[in-house]
Amino acid sequence: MSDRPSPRPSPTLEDVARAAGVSRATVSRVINQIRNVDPLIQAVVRQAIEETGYVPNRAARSLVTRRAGAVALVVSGAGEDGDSDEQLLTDPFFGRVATGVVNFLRPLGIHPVVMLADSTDSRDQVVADLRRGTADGALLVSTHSADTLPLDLLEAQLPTVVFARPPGPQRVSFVDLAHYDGGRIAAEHLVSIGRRFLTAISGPFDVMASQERLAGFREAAARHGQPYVPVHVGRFTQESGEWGMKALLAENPKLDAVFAANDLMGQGAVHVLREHGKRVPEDVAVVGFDDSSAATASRPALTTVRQPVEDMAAEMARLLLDHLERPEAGPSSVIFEPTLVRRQSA
Amino acid sequence: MSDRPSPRPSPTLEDVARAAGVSRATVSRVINQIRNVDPLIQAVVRQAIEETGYVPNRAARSLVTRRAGAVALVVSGAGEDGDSDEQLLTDPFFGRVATGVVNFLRPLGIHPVVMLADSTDSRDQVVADLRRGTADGALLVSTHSADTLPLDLLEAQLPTVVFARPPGPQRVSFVDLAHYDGGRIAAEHLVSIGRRFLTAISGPFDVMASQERLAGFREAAARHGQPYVPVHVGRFTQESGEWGMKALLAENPKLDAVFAANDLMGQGAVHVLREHGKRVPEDVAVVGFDDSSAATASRPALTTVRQPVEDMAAEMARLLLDHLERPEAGPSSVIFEPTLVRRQSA
DNA sequence: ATGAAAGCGCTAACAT
DNA sequence: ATGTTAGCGCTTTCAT
Repeated sequence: MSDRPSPRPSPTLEDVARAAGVSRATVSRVINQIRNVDPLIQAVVRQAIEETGYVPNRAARSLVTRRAGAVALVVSGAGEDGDSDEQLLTDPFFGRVATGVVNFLRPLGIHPVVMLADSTDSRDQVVADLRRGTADGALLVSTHSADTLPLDLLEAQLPTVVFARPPGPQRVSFVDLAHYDGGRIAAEHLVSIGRRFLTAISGPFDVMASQERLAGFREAAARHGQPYVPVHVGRFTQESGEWGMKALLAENPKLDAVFAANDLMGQGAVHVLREHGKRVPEDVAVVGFDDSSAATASRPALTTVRQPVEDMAAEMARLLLDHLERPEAGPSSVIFEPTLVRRQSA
Repeated sequence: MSDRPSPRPSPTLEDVARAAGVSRATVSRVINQIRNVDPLIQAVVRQAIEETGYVPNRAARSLVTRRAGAVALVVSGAGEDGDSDEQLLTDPFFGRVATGVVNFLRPLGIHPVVMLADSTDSRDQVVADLRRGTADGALLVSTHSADTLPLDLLEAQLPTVVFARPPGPQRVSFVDLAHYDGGRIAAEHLVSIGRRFLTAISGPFDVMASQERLAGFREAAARHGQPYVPVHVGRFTQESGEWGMKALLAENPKLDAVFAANDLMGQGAVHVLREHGKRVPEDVAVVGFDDSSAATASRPALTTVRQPVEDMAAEMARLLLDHLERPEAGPSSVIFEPTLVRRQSA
């Protein structure tokens, strides 16, 4: 007897067509901005859309266009060992990537679907999900060089752009930073402010970026008269930065400069230096890497090698969209240049 | 003459059915685990699925089931003023929410679609997107009390669960923290370690949580003999924490304790205190809020009121899924209790 | 327990 | 420039 409050079915193209006195096809045309639409009829149709409160049904459209109109943002963790990956999404790095991706994609009306791929299972899961049309392509954040996901996606014929150059000669699009240059810049800056005993806290060696940053740093140090650079390897965490700094200090009491392969470790290094009564930057200069929030949060604020992560992420999205439009085009890549951001620590 | 390398169409139910010698309906049944399936036929079908490499088409399924099989994770920013919201996704808070949501949803095979809603436009955009079936419901992170999105989604009949209690008497599901208790706990701890001159750096008052944390803090302070608590209002940033601390120090040189409404501001406060030659915690004890990465990154590490964000986020997802299964059930809510995490700063 | 068949709402030929 | 129509791949009555 009463109106049922149950969610009434939302209007379809058919409803709009009827209201406007035209055919479904015409309505579809005005919605999809296709040529050959009489301005008058167009107005009528828009009016009808307004009145009926019509919204296109995404599934129906996807079914026929074979496009999801979505992209996946896949964060790939180290992998096999049952690490709970609580860290991945909390890393300020991910936040910056997400920011860059979202800001680029939003004006286009497409949102990223976030997927985590840490274990073998979840990797398969991700591939299967993409194959069923959850997204048209993947933005893959994968730094670990042993990661098989880039290859998996390639095999599954899924358009993919990777953040960080994949190892090996894979035909995959990617964006990356000139890490080698970044290391060089850090060393040159330290030398330029008069430092003579350079040391470094590297990132793990299974991350290509770590190796390159260190290589660039060493090369520049050598060129400026310091052939041997004491190094400790950390794990990109603040705590490992502390360990590295302690070890470095114990073995090289006279060091006057340290290059940390990321800001988190740089922050840890600063803490240890201060605990040991060293003034930063007077006694020991510290240069970080990334220009993440950790750099400004630290006291003294970290001088660091900036990685334009947001821009890189946006470019990654752009490359993927390009690839979706012209699948025949081969993979492409863009390398960004790091810049030095001077603050207080060096 | 040669095989075309173009992406061959992926197999459909029809293909599997033919390979198995059964009807589409049967295949559909085994895939969807529906009763009445002869074990023998079941085996044959699974075999066929394996052989053909079949993966269900998500759009086709959604079209008929009227379910997207996805949920939106909507991050709502302050709003009108053209703030570029670079901050939202970079906030460690968002990372923790995402972690909680993703970890809960992943075993269920559903991924969150991330949407940013900062301006009026983007809010409408979000509502429109959800209406077209991009997601079945929304997990909304909205702390700003003037945010209209909770209401917008409610009006659009979209199942929603909000992180942080929405203002007013809205019939919306939500998860939240007992912020008042959190403030109380902070004050009681400071009193228990012998502090007599409590001060506070509050969060902005248009965030309900800020008001409650402060109210709880004040109430407990009053009960322990300190009826008046000097307060400065920050903006939840490290920098604003520094300003707040400077002001507090200038006006109350003898203060021996400060409660910061989040860890970022607490970290800023610590920096300022040390610059002013105050030892933390000996001269001034500092208690933060959240238990975010800022708390452990700070030196001394921050004693803080922990908010179990990951658990809260998971619960948010659970509530949403419940609601999707039983739409007739009314809104529900869960309030979490804060706990004190003792570190070095107090 | 299985099959046949009717759509879900939309786009894209093709026809006019 | 607009209308007609044939599906896209799947679930789901309804028969059997």
